[in-house]
Amino acid sequence: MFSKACEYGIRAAVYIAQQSGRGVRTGLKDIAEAIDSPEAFTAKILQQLSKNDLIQSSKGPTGGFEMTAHQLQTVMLSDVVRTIDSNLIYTGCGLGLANCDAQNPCPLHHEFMGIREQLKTMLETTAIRQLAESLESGAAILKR
Amino acid sequence: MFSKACEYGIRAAVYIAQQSGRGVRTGLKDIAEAIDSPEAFTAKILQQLSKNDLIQSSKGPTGGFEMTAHQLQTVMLSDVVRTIDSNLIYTGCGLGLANCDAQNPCPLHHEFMGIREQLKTMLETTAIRQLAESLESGAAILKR
DNA sequence: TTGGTAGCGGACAAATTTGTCCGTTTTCGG
DNA sequence: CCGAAAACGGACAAATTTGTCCGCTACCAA
Ligand code: FES
Ligand code: FES
Repeated sequence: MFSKACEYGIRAAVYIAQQSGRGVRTGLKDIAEAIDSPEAFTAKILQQLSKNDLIQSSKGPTGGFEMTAHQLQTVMLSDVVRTIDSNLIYTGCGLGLANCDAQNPCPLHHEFMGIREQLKTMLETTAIRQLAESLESGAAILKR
Repeated sequence: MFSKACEYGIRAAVYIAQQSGRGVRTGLKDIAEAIDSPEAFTAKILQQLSKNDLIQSSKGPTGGFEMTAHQLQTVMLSDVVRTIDSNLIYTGCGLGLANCDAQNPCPLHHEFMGIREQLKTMLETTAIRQLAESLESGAAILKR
């Protein structure tokens, strides 16, 4: 469904959101450990999220990653996915044709559209913060 | 969503089904041209479909690929997807955790399950033949 | 001021997926 | 029977994704 990079990105964002909710700034090492991801690779992904203003980063001792109150309020799952995987998931043709065109559809177009639309809606209406809350409450986990 | 190999596999299967519906056996070159895919790569994929009895192949002059009446009746989209991509699409965790476990879910588990279930149902209830019919009637295309 | 800490950024390496080549085998038509 | 046609199968090559390394830069605290 998503690329490995995107999966790490979502997990990392959720963890950062959880920690930020507690007022805690967290570092790369912590994050990689918490979400069970390769540290250096995760760093690259966090850079992307940071450059797109989905998270905040600071250097130096006591540095690390966090989400501002504003980011916690506004950053949606779709923002993370779009930043890392591009939004091709819901714009491209499911059968790999050059582009998806309802006027000239592939045989699966209609069947796909419904599901894709739902996926899109889900991503666009789910805030990272919501996911972080289910972590905080113990209802969900980020590694096993 | 699907791998390139799987996309080619579906497109090829649909084309073969359409031709078989007309009683025509079609060869690799025709297929690759009809679905706009790399010929040698498509050959590999057709071998997989053939070995799993989703399509029929025959060698020699006048050889090629076709689907039997029985295959036209029974082969579902899910069979093609499972053969090429494995059925991990609807068994794995959307966030990349080692496995999907409702008792110990990732934060996206509930949101995912609904969509994934629908995708699964769609794949399992759509026959390749149905897709071929929409091709035959001109309602859909396989390349652009 | 200075030393250490932590993210940044670019180059590199491994793994996987995608795609190609070519000799072999099977089969058909003449 | 013979030659050509077509799929088969294994080895190879290119591209993309995933993952690592390391020097650089910014920052904080003592
Ligand atoms: S044309 Fe293939 S999904 Fe729309
Ligand atoms: S645990 Fe992640 S999708 Fe079920």
